[in-house]
Amino acid sequence: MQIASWNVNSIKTRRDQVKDWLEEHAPDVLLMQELKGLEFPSETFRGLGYESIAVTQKAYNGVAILSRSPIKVVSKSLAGLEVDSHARFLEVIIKDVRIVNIYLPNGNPIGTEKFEYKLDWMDRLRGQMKRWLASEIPTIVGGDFNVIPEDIDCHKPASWIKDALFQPEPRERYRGFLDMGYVDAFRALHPDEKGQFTFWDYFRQAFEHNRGIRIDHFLLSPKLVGRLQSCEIDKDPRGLPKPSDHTPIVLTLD
DNA sequence: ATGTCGCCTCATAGGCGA
Repeated sequence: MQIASWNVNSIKTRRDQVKDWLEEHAPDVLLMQELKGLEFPSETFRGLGYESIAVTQKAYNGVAILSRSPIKVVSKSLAGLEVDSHARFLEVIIKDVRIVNIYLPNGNPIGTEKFEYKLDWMDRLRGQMKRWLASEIPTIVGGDFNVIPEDIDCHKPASWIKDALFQPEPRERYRGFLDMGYVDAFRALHPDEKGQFTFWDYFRQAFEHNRGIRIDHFLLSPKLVGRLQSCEIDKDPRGLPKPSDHTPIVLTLD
């Protein structure tokens, strides 16, 4: 079973790139983030053999899951808030695996309510992750975490020191997920590899110089770790004309 | 501070979010 995740930074703008990528790689499941609009081209993906579920809002955020196998929707919002107006969460079950697609808040700039919202969102996610561990169903939490877990996950720590993605509080919370028993699939298989990133800024030719960060992740519940075969970053789409600022990460399970 | 995208609107320029 192959599951990919890609922050597409507008599905309207990136639709053809996603279509081309699906035709070339044919994953069983694709998680997408930052759809950035109400419209979702489900017919395009149906034509490629994928059914889809999208959680959208105007202009911002938005997540979707494509799958070749039937999708059972469990929840379209993260528990813990009466009204969470952000489209950032989608929990489904596909082939007896719980698959959770997240677009975790960016949190910039630090010292604002946006940063507090990010920390609160992570605390709410932690609560859900704890509950999922107690269930029979194995769980994958994937997507854009907007967290640089360790120094090795960025080109130069000094240039991220004031960024919300690199602050101690979100990083501690991310480590908390691992302490709970979840496994960072990419890092588990590539423990010491430097320069492995999933995002590069549009400006200053960051991609050309490989000045990036690793913020798109797959976390596996303990039940799934034995099935982990590979987890790779596909840099190619980031090199295309008019790319997303993120590139896909691809997980393969037995 | 800046760079560059993509969205939106009291819209063809500027603000917001990333």
